[in-house]
Amino acid sequence: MSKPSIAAGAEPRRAQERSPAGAAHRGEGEGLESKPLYRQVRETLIRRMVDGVWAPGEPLPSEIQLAAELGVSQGTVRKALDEMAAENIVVRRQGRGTFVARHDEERILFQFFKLVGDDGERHFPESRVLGIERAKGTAAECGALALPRNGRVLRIRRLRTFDGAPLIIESLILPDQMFPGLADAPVPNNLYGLYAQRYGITVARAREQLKAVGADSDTAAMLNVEPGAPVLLIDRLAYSLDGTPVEWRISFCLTAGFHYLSDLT
Amino acid sequence: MSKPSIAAGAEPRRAQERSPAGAAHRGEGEGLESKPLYRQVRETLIRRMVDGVWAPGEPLPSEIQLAAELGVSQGTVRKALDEMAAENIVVRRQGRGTFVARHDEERILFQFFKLVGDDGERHFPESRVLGIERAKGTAAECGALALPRNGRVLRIRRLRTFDGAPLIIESLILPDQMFPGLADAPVPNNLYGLYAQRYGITVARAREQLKAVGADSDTAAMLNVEPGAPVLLIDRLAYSLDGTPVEWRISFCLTAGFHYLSDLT
DNA sequence: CAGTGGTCTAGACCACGTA
DNA sequence: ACGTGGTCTAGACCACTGC
Repeated sequence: MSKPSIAAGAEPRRAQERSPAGAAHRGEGEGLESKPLYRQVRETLIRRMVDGVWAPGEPLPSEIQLAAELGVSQGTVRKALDEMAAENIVVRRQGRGTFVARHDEERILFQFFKLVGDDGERHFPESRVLGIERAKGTAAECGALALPRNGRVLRIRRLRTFDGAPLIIESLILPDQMFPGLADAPVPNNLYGLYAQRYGITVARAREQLKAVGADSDTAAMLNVEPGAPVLLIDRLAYSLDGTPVEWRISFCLTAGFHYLSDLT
Repeated sequence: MSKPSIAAGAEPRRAQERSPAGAAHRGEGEGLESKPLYRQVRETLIRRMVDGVWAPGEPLPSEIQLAAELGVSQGTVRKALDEMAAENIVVRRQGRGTFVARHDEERILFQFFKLVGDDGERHFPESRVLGIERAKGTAAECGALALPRNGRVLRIRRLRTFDGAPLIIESLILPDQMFPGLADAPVPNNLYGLYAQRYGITVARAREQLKAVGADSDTAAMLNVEPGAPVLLIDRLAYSLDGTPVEWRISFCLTAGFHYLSDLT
């Protein structure tokens, strides 16, 4: 017998009778490759989400069903799902079930949009697309998005306003082949929802780097401030469920009446 | 019998024989006041840390011992400790034990100091205190620190440099009575370590609000830039283990060669 | 070797949501 | 009434640490 594992290739292991003593099947050699069972379960479930087996918003099978299918105990499935809930890739609701997290406006607002009104209110700004182009990526762009040299990218530039006042001017760079046809249809305000619904790509986490810079003349004109006025530069790289970089976003934000909220926990 | 609970007043409940069926002691009425057992355990342990029963860096009793002392199962203690480990209140090390988290430089660097070099290196700047004063707090100060009107505060102003170059100029406001004698001794670079060691106050989390602003003439002079130069304003409120606001800190940071790193997970 | 946390299982009952 | 996740218990074995 080998270390505990879910049968290779994401195939579930049949339950078949197990030795009565809980973990009696464990402990043999198997020199390498042995993550905890609950992590293997987690990765199996994530792989299925990436493969589109369950779409965002849909319920997963119940813990009992998953446990039976994967040949592990309910407790192990539970630990995997609890961890996934902590990562916001799944939502658990007592009495109802476990659901693939959706990129609805509320989630964006709390997980990915950190600009908050000074009164504490969370607002979602309106967006107006200024331009879209497809081109060969620069070295920096291809590097950030893990594309081969000269890989094609999609660039989107848009102005985001709140109550009609300019708030953010931002540039997005995407891997062109990952989002075929995106440039041909209207671009919605909630882009991560579009990535998920139309392309099956789920943004799971992002890394943001912030600087205070002076607005250049272009930026200043778009934001309706004087050149050199202080603006908050946010450089975001967003990653999908499987860790692939999906979007590079550079935003220049006005922070009069708004601030970037960061919880250190 | 009432709902599951640890005997009132943080006193442990003796183990005494329990009905064999695991949860058979649960289920009676008890109209209100019923958090899950593992949260009660968590709060009992936190209260003890606040009371100084275990100092930072010291080991807690083993899960088995805590379970016996509190009259709950090892699994319940484990769930409480796992949650506390996720909150960085406690550090668990296999084979060694569970320890109260310390505010050593490494923890500060990763949990509370988000300014990172553009090369990705995390640096801890040097500090030079410019002034300390005790005074009646302004309305804003007392409000932020949850002090009564006109409560006394301690103000510290310091310049933080990296490799000799000015990086941050910051003002700290503390409740005076919470830190007696702090103004009479040299102020170390790692303040949270001092709060913990000398005053038994553990900073557990903080909330930061960021803006890009133009440096006023004072700030500009201290940071060696021209007035109006863009600087990153960080407004931090730090809370202790029991949720009390402990420190209000306003920092003006240069972000040339450095950036504020925020992980959206 | 003994003691600690880490993983895994099995089974009970509770609380919630839906029908 | 039923099925879901949430809590709690009990007990097994594993992996690591330090004596």
